[in-house]
Amino acid sequence: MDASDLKIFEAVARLGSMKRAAEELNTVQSNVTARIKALEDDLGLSLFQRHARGVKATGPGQRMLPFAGRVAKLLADARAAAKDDGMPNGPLQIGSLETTTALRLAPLLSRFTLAYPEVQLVVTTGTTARLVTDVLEYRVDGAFAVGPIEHPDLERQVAFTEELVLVTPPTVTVPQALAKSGTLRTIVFQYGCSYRQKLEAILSSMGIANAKPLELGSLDAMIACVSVGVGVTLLPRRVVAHAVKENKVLAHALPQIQSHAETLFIRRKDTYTSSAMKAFLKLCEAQEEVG
Amino acid sequence: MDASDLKIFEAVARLGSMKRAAEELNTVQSNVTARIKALEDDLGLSLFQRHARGVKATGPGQRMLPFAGRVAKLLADARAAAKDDGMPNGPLQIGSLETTTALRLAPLLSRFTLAYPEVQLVVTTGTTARLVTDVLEYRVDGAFAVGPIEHPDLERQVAFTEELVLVTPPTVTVPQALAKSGTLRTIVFQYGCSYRQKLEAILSSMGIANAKPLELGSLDAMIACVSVGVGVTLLPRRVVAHAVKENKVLAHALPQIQSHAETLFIRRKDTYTSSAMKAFLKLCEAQEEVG
DNA sequence: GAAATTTACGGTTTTCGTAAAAATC
DNA sequence: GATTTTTACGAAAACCGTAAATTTC
Repeated sequence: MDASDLKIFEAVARLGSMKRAAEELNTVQSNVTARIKALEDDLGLSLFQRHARGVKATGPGQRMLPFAGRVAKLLADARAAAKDDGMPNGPLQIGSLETTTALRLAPLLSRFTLAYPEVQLVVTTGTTARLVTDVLEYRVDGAFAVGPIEHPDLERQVAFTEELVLVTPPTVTVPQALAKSGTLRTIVFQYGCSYRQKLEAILSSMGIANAKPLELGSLDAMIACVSVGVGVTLLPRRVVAHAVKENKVLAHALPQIQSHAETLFIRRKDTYTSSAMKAFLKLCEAQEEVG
Repeated sequence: MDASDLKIFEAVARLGSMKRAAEELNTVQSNVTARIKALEDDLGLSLFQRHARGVKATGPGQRMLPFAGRVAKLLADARAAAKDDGMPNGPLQIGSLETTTALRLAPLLSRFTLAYPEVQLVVTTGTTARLVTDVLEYRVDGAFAVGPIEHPDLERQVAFTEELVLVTPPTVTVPQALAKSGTLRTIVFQYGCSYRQKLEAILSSMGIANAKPLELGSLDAMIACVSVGVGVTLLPRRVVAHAVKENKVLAHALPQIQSHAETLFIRRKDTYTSSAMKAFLKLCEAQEEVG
């Protein structure tokens, strides 16, 4: 059994199909079949149940699956450690929330890329739920997400603190007026977004429970929708500051307990901390003191 | 870079020689050279400095070395996890002290092997210092060793508690007489044995500091040497009980603080716990209550 | 010159990709 | 009959072992 075997195995298990795994791995299916078969022969047990629509991991396959990502990450870490002479360099994969990226990351990234040009920084965005699994399953080295996040394998540090405000159309001058509105919608990112749950809790505490969510994929679209009266949303004050100034929307302050949101930077505890990551963490700390 | 590359790399780094690594790996040196060279080309840096007497790991090589064992262990764990259906089976590597093996392990092992015939149990003996590194570097799944052992990566549990006694020739009826003896020797296992340090501390507290150590490799030899008057040693009471009964040696009780020794079972925190290991731990707990 | 590493090279094994066959719904 | 996996097979690449060359003390 080798690391490349596990890589193929992981793709097949994740995609549930040898054909699609072959596409993702840039090879042909006969190859995938052969490698899986060889792996099964080596282990002396079957890893997949074959049906007409694809394959499904058996018990042994499911038990082996968590190791695939770890082996791949460990090999990548070995390479990184060898190349890491103390000067930050090499790849660094960071995940972030859309709002955090828009609001806080730009100055951090510009300073980082300027200071450490040898680091190939890649930032991907997603919801908190998605980012947490990305970190846990070694797809990114670390991520910004909104707490509370509790997991025994994760290390947390507060990166930024935000004041969340209730964002309404300019016609809604007092938030209490929302209770009377007939067709109120909550405008949120897709499922897994942590602001969505907060917003629902806040509205519920205001006696509003009938709001239907509208899922949008970009901040600008969300603000635009609020502006024309489609519904309300919950966002950091600084994100909507510009739209408020132009009278497109209104921002309503919330009680401290509801408005306080901490953006955490999370990492797996058991991974190698490269010089690039160390430098990034240091810059984050400095940033927190400023912002 | 692949797991097999790291395996070869690890052997070369550890042995400091491609020739000897080739012997250990059951291959020829040209092969080792080629694989190392390919690995260096792949990484784009040199892993070894070549001299006439062998090779030495460069900075990058030293940084990569710790990953080699981890990758190998993780692959072995992946295989074990796949084969582990809840019934204990497969290989289980346990390290143990010579004294613990003689004194406590026999009943534990006989019960374990009887209950779980599918487990291929391998017990190796060594000093505490050696066993700790064996566990840390993934050469054994767990080990019995004498505390105190503090390490952030290790999980400890008390397996047995022993009463240590000062073992002297039958002619020495009171331990205080030792101080007058001219050529006293301490009879100990090789360097790294935890009893050795205890014995030196005890003698020192008795005002004896000039004792020279004699290193022996077996318990029987140690007891025989004490019996004929070569020196003194420190061992669990139960180990020497038989020799005491035959008047070959005398066992002198020590103050509780000096005599109390805990045998710990240590494991790495970050490793997969197989069903076989779970069963072994359970039996250890049961054993502790008995003994 | 002795001990070790490196290079050269033929044979073997493994892996890859095309193409055809078999299985399942 | 359409989708997916499996098998067959020739080409390419990687790997292994023998033997000779090179380096370094």
